[in-house]
Amino acid sequence: MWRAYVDMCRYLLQALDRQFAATGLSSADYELLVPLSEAPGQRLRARDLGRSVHWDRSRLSHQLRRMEQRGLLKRQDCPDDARGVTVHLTPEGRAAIEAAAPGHVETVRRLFVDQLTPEEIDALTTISYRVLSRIAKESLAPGKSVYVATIDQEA
Amino acid sequence: MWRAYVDMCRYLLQALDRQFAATGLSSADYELLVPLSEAPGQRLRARDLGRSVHWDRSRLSHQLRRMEQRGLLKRQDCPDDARGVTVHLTPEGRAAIEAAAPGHVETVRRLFVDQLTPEEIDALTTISYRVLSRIAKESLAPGKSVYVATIDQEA
DNA sequence: GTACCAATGTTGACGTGACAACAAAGAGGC
DNA sequence: GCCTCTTTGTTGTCACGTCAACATTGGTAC
Repeated sequence: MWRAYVDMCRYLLQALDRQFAATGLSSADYELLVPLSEAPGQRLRARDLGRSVHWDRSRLSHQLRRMEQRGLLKRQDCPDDARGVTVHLTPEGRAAIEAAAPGHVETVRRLFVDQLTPEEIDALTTISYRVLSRIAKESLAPGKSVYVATIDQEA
Repeated sequence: MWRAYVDMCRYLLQALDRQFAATGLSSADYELLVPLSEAPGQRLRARDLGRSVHWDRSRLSHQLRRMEQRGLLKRQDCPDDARGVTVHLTPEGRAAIEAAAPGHVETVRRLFVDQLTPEEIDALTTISYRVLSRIAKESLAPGKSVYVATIDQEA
């Protein structure tokens, strides 16, 4: 059962990655573009962007650098905090996510959501929150509290 | 719901990776060491090893190289097929998986299985096979038939 | 045997993700 | 002001995974 579940996880994420690749984006790109495109002014502080996707600073910085090189976004100095950086969505970035979003949503539906009954969806939601809060509890000891706040607020 | 599920997937796999890291192994190492340690003579042809974990040749070759450098296994020419390679588990490799396995199983239980009711476990198993076969059906078109055989045999 | 195609592995390039070290700038106590 | 601690981002290094290119060998048709 565990084996089947892990396989399902991996293959599902892999299939989504492949679908993204066909649009010239990756799931990492998409994950950043979504909060950026929803933000007022199409921009966010790197700090806030990182929090909204639960990434650590290093991972975010590397990904921003790669995406900036491809012209999907640009970084500017933050006016009110000299340490900070504001991330701006470029027209290219907006075009990219608008082109990729429908196909992505459709693929998630086709491969996953449409395979489930309403009861199964409810059950999976419940399970997800339960396991997430279990993992969060676990992470209190090593001092890693990245996603604890979010989970508390959702649960 | 989709968001919660994806987060759960990622964080769960991430937590397992962290647990593995504490033992000096990775989940990729473990995935190869399991079939190797169960094989007669503690060795397998690279081809068969790759099939048993559903990896492509490139991924397997890279991982074997890294693991060989760490002394977990060694590669030898295959006697009956000059193209082939047989992968041998070393004593170090056997010691490593025997040291890591109990903690891994325990972590899977603690973070996941123990959080589920028997009904939920049944439901997840059913869902996993259903989604897997859906993804496999999808992969027929692009000619990718890596895991189709396995899924058929399991379902 | 020869010619052609499939199967088996390896390699290099690149994107991704984790970890640790580092620099620069706020925040607070004194 | 000054010292210290925290916050914010960047960078380098490494492991992992995918893709495409490549070399070698087996198998098959002729």
